[in-house]
Amino acid sequence: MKHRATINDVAAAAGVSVSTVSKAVNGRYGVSSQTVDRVLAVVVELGYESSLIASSMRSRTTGVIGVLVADFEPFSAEILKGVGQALRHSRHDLLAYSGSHGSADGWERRSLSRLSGTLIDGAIMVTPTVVDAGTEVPVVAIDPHTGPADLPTVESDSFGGALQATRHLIELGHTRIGFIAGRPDLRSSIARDAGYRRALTEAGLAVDPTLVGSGSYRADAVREAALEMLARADRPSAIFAANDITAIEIMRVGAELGLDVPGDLSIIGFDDIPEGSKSTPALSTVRQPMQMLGAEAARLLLALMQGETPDPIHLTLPTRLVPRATTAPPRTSAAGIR
Amino acid sequence: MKHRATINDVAAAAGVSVSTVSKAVNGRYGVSSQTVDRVLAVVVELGYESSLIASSMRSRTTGVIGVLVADFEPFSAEILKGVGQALRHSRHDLLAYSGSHGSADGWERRSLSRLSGTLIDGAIMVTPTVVDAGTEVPVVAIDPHTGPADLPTVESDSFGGALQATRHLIELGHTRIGFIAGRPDLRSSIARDAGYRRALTEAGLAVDPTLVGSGSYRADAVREAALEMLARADRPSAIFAANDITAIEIMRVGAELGLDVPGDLSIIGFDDIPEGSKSTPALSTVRQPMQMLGAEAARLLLALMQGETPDPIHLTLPTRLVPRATTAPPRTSAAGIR
DNA sequence: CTGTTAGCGCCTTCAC
DNA sequence: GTGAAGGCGCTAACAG
Repeated sequence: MKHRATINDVAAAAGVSVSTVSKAVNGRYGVSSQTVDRVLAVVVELGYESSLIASSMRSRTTGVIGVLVADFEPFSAEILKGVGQALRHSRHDLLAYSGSHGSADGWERRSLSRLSGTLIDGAIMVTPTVVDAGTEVPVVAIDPHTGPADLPTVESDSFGGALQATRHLIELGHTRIGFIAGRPDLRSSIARDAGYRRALTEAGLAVDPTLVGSGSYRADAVREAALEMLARADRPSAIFAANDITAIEIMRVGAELGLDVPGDLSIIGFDDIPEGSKSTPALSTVRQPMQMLGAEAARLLLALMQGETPDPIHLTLPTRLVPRATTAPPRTSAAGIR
Repeated sequence: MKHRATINDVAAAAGVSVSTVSKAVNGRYGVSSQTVDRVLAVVVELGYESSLIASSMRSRTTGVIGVLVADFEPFSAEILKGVGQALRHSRHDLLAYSGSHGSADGWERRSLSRLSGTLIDGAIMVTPTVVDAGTEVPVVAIDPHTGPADLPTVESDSFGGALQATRHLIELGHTRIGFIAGRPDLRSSIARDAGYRRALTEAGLAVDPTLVGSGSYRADAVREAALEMLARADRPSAIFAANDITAIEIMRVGAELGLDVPGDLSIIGFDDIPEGSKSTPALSTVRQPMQMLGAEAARLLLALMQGETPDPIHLTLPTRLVPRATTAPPRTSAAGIR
């Protein structure tokens, strides 16, 4: 493990001062071209690269955009692809950071604090909950929390998507339709809940509170809620899950209970993550344009960073029903309605 | 944009010196518990978080693991998921960095130099080409370049996979089988080329050099090679592409040329990225366990960082044929052979 | 044109 | 138990 060359090493080897090296490397004026040449030759020879950290401490601008996530799971990975695509030709480096491991929640503020003001010039936060606007750098939130929408946001039409999903089940003939909710602090989760209820209501179906479980997008909570719901004699014949991860976990629980999907139980998710289309049977879902969420967030952020104030500061992208193999008419068609 | 609280703000507000704050925050000995309490109260009140950057400059260890990629495309995104999974319970933060935008190539060394020794305690590099071992932090390479295998690597069985892919085409009855190669500097690309040739040879088919194009995993190069190959009168009836991105681009070219896939042209890729199974028709491919590559790399790196010297320092993971809808027997079965 | 002098925010001796 | 001083690698004023 050899020590990497610092600006001091270069300066010493080239026989100049560190500030001269700094100027030469960064193409500042006020250095003779022959000095520049000599310095750059040494730079190549020593394999010197300026430390991102050290320079960011002084210069207040780094050309790096940060994407802050709780975790690298399928949803945030798709977002990341979209951001990467949008930034590919923008001479900005991209830094994705996941620092959830500290405290249970509040990762957003923590990560942002630790990186902002120094390392990154702007940030995109994925499913953040507690973020007070008024940080040092511009921030755009994707699929944000409930509460005052102080900062620019990009999300998809969760209400409309939930409506489509639930209507799809109703049209198949289901009347006992369960819902396993997501993180109650996310605006999108609440909208999906609302869409579910609206669809039932408009079809003249009552909302049975015992058919609504809370999953919080966490496997253990989902499992518990699903078990409770499916072990009952009057179990639902279909479940709408607040996202695909949740849906896949429910499929697992259903299998353990010996239920046939979609024969005994229809399941529909939300997101359309890659993992869903590869499950067996392939998961029916509502597609939200995740990569586009990322790309739009990047565009917004770029504008913000250039001091512009983009006009629509809250973007909502459309969702689309993607029926696959986990939804079907209920087997014992006591359906009746419609 | 309010300025975030620094250690100085905390010190001033608590009426102590910065060094006391540092000790209190980091749980060092030599501070009275009541002072600690007071300091921590101020920390909470001000929402102070130590700057990752500043502390990393002094402390030489940050608890952050870096994943260095050229770009956030499907392959590296899958890797990232795997790394994230492996690190989920390891109290390490994860930082993914893409800094390709500077110079054409050599991003690996540049990114590593800029981050290592300060920001990250260890690095996983995805498809790196030029990396001299002997950096400041432990490094593991995924799908590495050709040349001396100085550093620990994780890759999948490209030769075997290519063999399976090409045999699959041969078994379907194809005899004119093209190949569009990947980045010639990657060991995996060369192995796929070799597997292709071996499969042809063992089936008694000659390798026609005009049926081998170079794509370098770049859309424009792939397009050019595919156009040239497919515009000919004696065009191949099947093409094996060195990865799925390449295969998808070939599908596009085929469509433009009015070729029916798989009727006029069978195509098989390599990787099994999510995008492949969603194409129309669904892409036949060879699956490599991308998430597992990431997870294994993380495990290796963790061991390295703890000073251990893991025994198998080069891992090769198995691949598996996934025939889907883009491969079929040739229409005008002039096949004959076998 | 080039070198010197200050820090950026933090952590670590080393005195008090 | 606490504070002052020094320095990590770099850049941005200033001098020379």
